[in-house]
Amino acid sequence: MSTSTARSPRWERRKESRPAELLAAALELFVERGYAATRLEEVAARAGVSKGTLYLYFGSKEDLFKAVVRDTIVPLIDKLRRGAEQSPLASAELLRVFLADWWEHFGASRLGGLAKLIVAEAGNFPEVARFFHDEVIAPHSEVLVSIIERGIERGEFAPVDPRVAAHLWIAPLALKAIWTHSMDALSPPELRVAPERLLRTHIDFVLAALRPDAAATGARR
Amino acid sequence: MSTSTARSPRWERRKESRPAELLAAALELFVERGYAATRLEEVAARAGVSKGTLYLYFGSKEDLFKAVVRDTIVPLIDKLRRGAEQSPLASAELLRVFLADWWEHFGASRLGGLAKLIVAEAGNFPEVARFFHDEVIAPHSEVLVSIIERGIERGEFAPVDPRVAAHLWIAPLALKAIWTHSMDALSPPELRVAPERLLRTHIDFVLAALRPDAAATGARR
Amino acid sequence: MSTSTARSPRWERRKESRPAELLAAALELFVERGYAATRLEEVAARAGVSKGTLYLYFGSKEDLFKAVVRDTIVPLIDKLRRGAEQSPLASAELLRVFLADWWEHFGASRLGGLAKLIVAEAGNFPEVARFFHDEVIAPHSEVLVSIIERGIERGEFAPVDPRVAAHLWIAPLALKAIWTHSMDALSPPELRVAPERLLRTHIDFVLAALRPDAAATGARR
Amino acid sequence: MSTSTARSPRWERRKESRPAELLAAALELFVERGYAATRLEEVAARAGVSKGTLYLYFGSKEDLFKAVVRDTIVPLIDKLRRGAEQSPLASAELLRVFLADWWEHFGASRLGGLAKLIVAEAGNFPEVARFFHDEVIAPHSEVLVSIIERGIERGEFAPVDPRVAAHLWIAPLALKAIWTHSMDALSPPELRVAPERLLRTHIDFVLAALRPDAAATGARR
DNA sequence: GATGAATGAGTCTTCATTCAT
DNA sequence: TATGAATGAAGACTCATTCAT
Repeated sequence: MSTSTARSPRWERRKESRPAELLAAALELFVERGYAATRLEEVAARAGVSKGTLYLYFGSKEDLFKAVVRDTIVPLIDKLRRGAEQSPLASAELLRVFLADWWEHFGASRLGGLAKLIVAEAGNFPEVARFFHDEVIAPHSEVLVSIIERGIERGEFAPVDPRVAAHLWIAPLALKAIWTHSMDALSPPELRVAPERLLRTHIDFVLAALRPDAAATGARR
Repeated sequence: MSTSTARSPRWERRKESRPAELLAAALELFVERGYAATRLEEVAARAGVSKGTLYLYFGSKEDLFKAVVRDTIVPLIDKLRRGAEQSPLASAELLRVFLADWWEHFGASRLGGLAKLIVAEAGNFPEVARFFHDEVIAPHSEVLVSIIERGIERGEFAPVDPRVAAHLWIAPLALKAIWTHSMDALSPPELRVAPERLLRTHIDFVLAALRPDAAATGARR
Repeated sequence: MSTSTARSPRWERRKESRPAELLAAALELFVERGYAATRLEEVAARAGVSKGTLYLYFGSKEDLFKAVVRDTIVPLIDKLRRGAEQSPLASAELLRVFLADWWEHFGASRLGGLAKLIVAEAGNFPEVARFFHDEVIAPHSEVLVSIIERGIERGEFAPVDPRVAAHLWIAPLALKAIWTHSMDALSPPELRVAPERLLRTHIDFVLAALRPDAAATGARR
Repeated sequence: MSTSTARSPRWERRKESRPAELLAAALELFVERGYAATRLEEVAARAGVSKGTLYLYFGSKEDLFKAVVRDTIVPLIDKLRRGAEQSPLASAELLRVFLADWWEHFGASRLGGLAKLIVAEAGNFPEVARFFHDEVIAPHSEVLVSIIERGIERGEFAPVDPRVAAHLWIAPLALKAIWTHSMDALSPPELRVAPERLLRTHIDFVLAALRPDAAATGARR
């Protein structure tokens, strides 16, 4: 009843961090359970607030979902833009760096979980899937394609179809990233292929396949 | 009292075909929307029956889901068992056939949709995911590993780590299969990489990477 | 396909007995589980026919319920009418016989279960309850009241209020009958009061209470 | 935009009183209609809340049912424990008080309805019936038996079988209590036996039957 | 007549969303 | 702002009833 100004703070957290905490909790749960099976009450609880508070920051479950996607993707887009543009490196080295970076920033990050989530919900949320496609997949693909094209133009790479090759080069990493958030939990850890090893071997194969003297004739355009 | 003696019957008795029709409808919807977002009434409607009829054949939504998984997987398992065992072919040819077969029977079939579904629901249905893992993924992986091992032993392939290579060789096809049932709907058809082309190029790369004289030194074991 | 007249009978039971078998099965289940919790499919199964057949004989679940009540009650009504009318016996003896008969024909029969059923469903089926009241309870009460009145008139019984006494004299037997079909299943048999003993003791008490010289002053009218 | 600033609130926050209101509504309806025929929406409506609110306080229909039973019984158990222990009264007086109290606190209270309900649902909810048996019936029976035993030991009562007598002494009141909640609604009020009169007469009869000089020889043990 | 496959109205239950406090 | 009690639309599931065979 006292209106004393010296009462101890009832809420510890700073309100500015609320949305971020909610988004983090929501990302975890959406990835773990899928969109429909995630209950907002649980998101709120994991973020340490009440159900009603969530609605102060996000208008609906769908809003929250989209915010999670945007929030997770956007910084990665920025990272992408800055990386690997005009580089003095040899194309082979550029490609090696691209794949290693991709794994570090995307595969090994929470983006793998997000990818699984979006793949699963693409039918129910086409706009979200399109956003992901336009903002993440397409730009990545373009960078990769342009590296391959540059290498071919300079005679550093064998003449392959860049778009096909781009899919082939990224697929093992992308699948591994998705897998980590679903099926991998079912294999005992000692049987799983270690990502670093997969990455290293994959890069070697890719560069071997692209060597200008490689005889992979069917891949020539 | 009757206004017509030739009215069409309100329904037909088709005990034999009902389960298959329901399973087909359910597979479509589960793949399209995911487990939670699929309404049983809609499954029934798509199969041309009423809600109650579905319950004559499947005890619950979860039962239906598991039946769909089992029903889709089992014939493929049989197909798998029969394929690619003791073959007189050269290992390179064997591998080429394996990948082409895999795409034909698995990637291009409804299994792609099922894989997406299971990847998405692994967290909610660990038993189903395990079933898929044990009955589909593991056997496939073993066959592929054994082909690679055979090739290495005979000196037909370069000495790579077979389990790592197996992941690398199957990933582009698996991801394409999953993709077909989610993100692909978002790209205009003319921009999508045609599966046949992807397959052909991929096989060429794989065989190039495995050539005993290939210089992919990092992949040696 | 052959229309031979010598084929073995597909249905063993005679159709005339079907309704009785259905009623018997229904009585058992209604008593055991109550009206709502009894499924018609189970009634049919217990009677050895299919669900559809039940509807050849009874138009609805409610119809079946009412038929069960009527069918169980009616023969007892007839028995009642014939019993204990003009008898040369002493009133005490008449009362003793009435109570013993009541227990034998009503309490110890399936009527106890029916009573429990009707008591339970009186709110949902007032017509059924009224039927039971008018055809069973009221006539019994009247007979009992008339015996008591006769005894009082002849100076064989102390002057009690016959309607109150009738309730008191029948209640222990009626409750025991109801109890047998519900709570009794929960006590170990050796702890239950044996009905015969209860009956004997009760009759003794009743007759003692009615002895003209009894000093139960409060019961005088 | 607002057409009025004084519209009444759509609902109130009454966390404290909700459960009790819901239990009261549920007791009424369960007694009136039985377990299965009671719809939760109607319980909620009678308590002045919506269907969903009920689930904030009770996890399921069965939970609600058990809570109703527990809630109705528990205070009566406490009342029972306090009553009729070591009393300086003569045994006849003790018994008179016990029966009068029983009627006042149990027969005339909502316990009559509960007893009907439990008798009806004993087959479907054996645990509930056992709870009722152990917590209500058995303790009452014991108190009554012990009063009768005390009376016999002191020579105040004729030597009867206490367990049989206990059933006989309580049955008319118990049946009247059950009846009040089912069949009684069918008799015109002027024909029903008034409970007070029944009680008074019954007590007189009981005490007469127990008088040491009573000649109810058959009841001797 | 007999069967049991098919139907769909009726209920329980969940959970996103609102709003009094 | 923050809370969490209250709401009610939506969906799984049951079972009395119908009707093609």
